[in-house]
Amino acid sequence: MANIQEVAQKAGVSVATVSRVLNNNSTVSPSTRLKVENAIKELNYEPSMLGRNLRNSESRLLLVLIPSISNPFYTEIINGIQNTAIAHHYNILLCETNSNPEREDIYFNMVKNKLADGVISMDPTVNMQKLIELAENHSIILCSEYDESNVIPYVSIDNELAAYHAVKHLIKIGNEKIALINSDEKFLYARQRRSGYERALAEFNLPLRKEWIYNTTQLDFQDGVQAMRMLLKLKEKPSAIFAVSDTLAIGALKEMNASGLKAPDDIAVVGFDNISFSNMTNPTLTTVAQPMYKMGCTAATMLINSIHENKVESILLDHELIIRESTMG
Amino acid sequence: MANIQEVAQKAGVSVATVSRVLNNNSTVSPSTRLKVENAIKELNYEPSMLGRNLRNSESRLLLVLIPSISNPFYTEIINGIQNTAIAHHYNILLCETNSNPEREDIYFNMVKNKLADGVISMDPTVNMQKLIELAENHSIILCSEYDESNVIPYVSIDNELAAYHAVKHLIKIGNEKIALINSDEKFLYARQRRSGYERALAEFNLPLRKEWIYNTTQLDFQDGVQAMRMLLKLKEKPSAIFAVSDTLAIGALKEMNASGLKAPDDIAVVGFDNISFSNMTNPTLTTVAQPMYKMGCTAATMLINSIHENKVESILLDHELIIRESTMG
DNA sequence: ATGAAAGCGCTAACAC
DNA sequence: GTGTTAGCGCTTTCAT
Repeated sequence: MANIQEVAQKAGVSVATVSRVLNNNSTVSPSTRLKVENAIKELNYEPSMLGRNLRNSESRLLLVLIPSISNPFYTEIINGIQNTAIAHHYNILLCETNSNPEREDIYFNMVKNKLADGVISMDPTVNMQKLIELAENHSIILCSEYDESNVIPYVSIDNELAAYHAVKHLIKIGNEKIALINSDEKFLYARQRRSGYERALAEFNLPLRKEWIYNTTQLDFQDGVQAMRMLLKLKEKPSAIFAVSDTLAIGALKEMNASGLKAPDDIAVVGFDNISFSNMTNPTLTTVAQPMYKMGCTAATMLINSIHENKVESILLDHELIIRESTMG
Repeated sequence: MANIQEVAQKAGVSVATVSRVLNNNSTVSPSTRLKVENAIKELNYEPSMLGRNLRNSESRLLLVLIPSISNPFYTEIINGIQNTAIAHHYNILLCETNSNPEREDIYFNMVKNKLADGVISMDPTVNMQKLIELAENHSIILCSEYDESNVIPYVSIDNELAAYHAVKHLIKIGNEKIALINSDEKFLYARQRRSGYERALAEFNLPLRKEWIYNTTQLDFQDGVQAMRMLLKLKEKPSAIFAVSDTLAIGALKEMNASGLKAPDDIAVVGFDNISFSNMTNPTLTTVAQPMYKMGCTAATMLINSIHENKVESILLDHELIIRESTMG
């Protein structure tokens, strides 16, 4: 592989001029430009990002932290991040933590080591303490899950309101016994969604029963299956279920099916996230859609702004309730 | 951020010694090592990968090309690649081409620009011509989809045999009218799976009927819905379906459901890939499992070997037929 | 409009 | 066991 020296030599100019042509910023005479361009072609020259990055003291890589790539919730967000990044000549390093702190350390080091110019964290299990520390010297944006202290800028939705809307919908179609399949309430979004659930119940003077709230450890299908299994064992069964993720809701539907129960006749079900599979279940799943693509774009834009030393403000985007068969009599 | 110079100064040694401590390769006296380590801690020093990478003329980044991150088929493969990469101190750049040639060019340039040390391509739509050209000067491994010329090393499964097994299973449980929902046959795997389908039919003297072969353009759920819709319009309907991907099979199940048909009683269905959803459908889906995680690990190992200038040989891994409700009377 | 030269942070060959 | 130094490939300031 040829380097800039050889191109300069072949073109009969200095390396500075070649660099100018490459970055077409400064004024280079048309004839000189032509000579250089020809030399580049002849030598099949490609500028090395290694040299350029060292010189510019940047990697043009954005680190994206997700707990697990297999959670379809993240795919559209990542699309948004990726497209925005590329439009600004950045690329993304997709990093799965698997909620493993060691992995996290490796990734944090990549930022300290200048291998990444900034971080978008979507990992609810992230060590917020360490992240805030990192944020002192580096650009970081939180996406979806955030920290209430607002030390680190975030983009998210109003989880409390979204949950309130979902539960209100279940009430409006005639349900009074509404269960909540929530994830671990160490997560902010889980606490917020529970709070929205409680507000809706309170508003309609419906009972809030402990045994109708089930907390899962993970968000896998199997956790939804397990949750529903427990709920169906209760003496007084709920007539509707609000699950805080589609994966949980789909698992719940699966278990209902196994027990010969139909949604919505026996139990109505609402999920959260509008993953693509939620439209393929039987019945199709009513769910709360987050503007995932837009969320990704916004997070990336915020991060790039932050890297370029601009101030960025946290943003809450709008959600939307998508009504499908699982709540349509 | 401190650099290696400042550490050397603070520790009262040369930069070379600091470098030796960092890479703990050469012999450094314990006392000197201690001085350096203390200086590193005091200054909160982190070595810059930018300098190291330029010096070593490597990026320690592996480029992974996939058509779309939203296809769950790739998630486990990526896991395998990622884990293997990290174990060898590499990281991966996950690149979605969306089957967009422009995107592809950007990514190919990243390799030419030394921003990535090698490529694992899982994109069936990749421009093989360009890829082979790139392979002249760079390390490239094909994963899943490959090129028969064997110019570029690959890891895959025996698609013809896998399809043969799937169709033979349908025949064994009593089906004689077996349809194929295939993807575009410009893809090698599609041609190979069709060939396995035909071999099984031929072996049992079953008719090969053109109208029972439907080719989709994509692999989305919706394509499976569409395919099934067409097959159900036929005068002579098939009694079983082999779909070359789970996403297609799930779409087909969905359409059957909409038409009041049950699997396997009305029509038996076999998919391909064993994505996690395939166990959540109703009925659960019989499918051909590829060793996805292992495939990813193998691809990454091959690529890293290739980067280190070792010879690598193409590999075919074993598949497995997973029988579930959609073919169990 | 162009060139000479410094330097980004690191590693390794060579000298002692 | 440790230091000196060249150089990886590039950009940019300062001359001219």
